[in-house]
Amino acid sequence: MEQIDQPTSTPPDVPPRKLVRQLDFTASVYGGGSTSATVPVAFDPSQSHWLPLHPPASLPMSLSSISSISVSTDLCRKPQSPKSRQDTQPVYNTKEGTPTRKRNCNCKHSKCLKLYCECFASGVYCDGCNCTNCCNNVENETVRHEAVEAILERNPNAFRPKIGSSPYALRDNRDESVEPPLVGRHNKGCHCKKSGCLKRYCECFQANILCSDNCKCMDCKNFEGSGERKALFRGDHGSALYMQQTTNDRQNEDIGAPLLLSPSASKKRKNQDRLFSTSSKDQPAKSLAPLVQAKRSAQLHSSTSIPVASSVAAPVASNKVTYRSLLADVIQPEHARDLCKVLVVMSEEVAKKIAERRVQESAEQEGHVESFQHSDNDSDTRQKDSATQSTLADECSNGIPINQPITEETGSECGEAEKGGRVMSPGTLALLCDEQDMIFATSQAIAKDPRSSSNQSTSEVYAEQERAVLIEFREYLLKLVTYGRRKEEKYTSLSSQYEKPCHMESALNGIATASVPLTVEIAQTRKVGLPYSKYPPPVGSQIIGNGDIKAEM
DNA sequence: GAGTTTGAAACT
DNA sequence: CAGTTTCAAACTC
Repeated sequence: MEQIDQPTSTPPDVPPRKLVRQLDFTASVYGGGSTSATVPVAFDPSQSHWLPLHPPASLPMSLSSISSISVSTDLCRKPQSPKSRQDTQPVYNTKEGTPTRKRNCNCKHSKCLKLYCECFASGVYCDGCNCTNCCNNVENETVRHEAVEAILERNPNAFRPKIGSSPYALRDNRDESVEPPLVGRHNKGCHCKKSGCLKRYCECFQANILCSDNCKCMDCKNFEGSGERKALFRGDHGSALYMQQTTNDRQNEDIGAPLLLSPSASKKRKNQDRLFSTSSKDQPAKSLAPLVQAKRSAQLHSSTSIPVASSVAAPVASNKVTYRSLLADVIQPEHARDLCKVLVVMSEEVAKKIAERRVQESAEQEGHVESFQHSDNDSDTRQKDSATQSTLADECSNGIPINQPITEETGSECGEAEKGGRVMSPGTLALLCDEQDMIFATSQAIAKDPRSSSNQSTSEVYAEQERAVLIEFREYLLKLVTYGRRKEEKYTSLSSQYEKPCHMESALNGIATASVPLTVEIAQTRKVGLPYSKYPPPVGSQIIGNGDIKAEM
């Protein structure tokens, strides 16, 4: 059989213009399917042997090298007999994710010199194949080179990996239980019509990746949340694919959006797919592509935490998979900062107002205050409590006794959240205990003020601050809801036949309404000169109410 | 293992 | 660029 010690027959007369042709066999055509390794290699003419390429990005190399390149490092570095090579090359799983031998082509008419041939396409010589009239070998290097040249002429990217590079996409597919699949993206996208992209006819499916918006497939079921796809891998619990899927399930459930469907919802989806499929038969595939994408987007757009979106940084395919939340572009880190500033300033103002009011009241009742302080035996104790509370508040970096009943005695702090009249959720506690801001310094200052040192006053200050902060935060959430709703409507208009993409409204509204009753008067904090304009467009609806606020957020 | 189906590649 | 043909893998029986 052909020995691939080196590309001995590389023609020296490579046209100069091709010298910078870049080629990258770092991933095989079928996701590493037909080769044993994905280590990128290049033939080094100076050393007359194959060298691994680091990083995997394409390196300029001559066409002659290209025509002889192989991704199979074992194969390239030293000659091997077909048998020995097969024995040492557990590669791509053909069906169940278990390692198998390299697939040998069975080409009959292409002479293994066209991309039909997997060996040729993935840059390896045929070795132990069942092909007939094979020219994909050292003996026919000249012919092979010409074929490569012709193909590159037609499509300079013909030999580039079809699956966008990523740490996982480039991996050796030998052990699927170790690294999660679903990472990567088909650079060209598939064009499947009948397979639902759930058979190995589909290159995306074969490469164990989800179809992306690059694809122009019809009736695609190879998307995250697809019931059919889930069913396909159900039962294969050892499959990393399955595990990844279930992980994504949980992630989606966490957001409260029904993106990954329950069995009933799956049926619904199925029907939609059928509907979609039906319509697709009536229309050219191309016209459906946006709808497919919208549908996919609708299914996927809240799965931003999934590495698919973030980790795919293909040097070849710079177009990343962008399964993003509808709010992905809306909420920026600076927005969170701005919101915090607004809340802090607002809270401060509330505290100041109350303090001023107290000063005024105190001035009016000076005599009463004095006699009150003398007559009240508990005043010292209460002041101690107040001081203690301040200290504790400092220690736990928050000082807001949100759980504290407004008119009851103090005594609750971070560590005693449940002792108060209301119990804060762990999330709220964490949130509060993680925050350090000046709201509380202000309120503590007020609390330490002799004229407002009574527990009741302190509680009132806190309560007022809490109320104002929650109202404002709720308002912000509602803005987000509205903004997301608009975006959602935009998507829905694109794919009017499909289910609402995000259900963000319910998700966020759930948060908002669970936290604060709908009837809350908007705090008068808009005047704060902070970059409020960065927030999403204002909510159309007015919120009026009694200001009853729960602590749980 | 033969026949069919499928979709990418090649061609027009 | 769209439609058609060729091709070989995937799949079915």
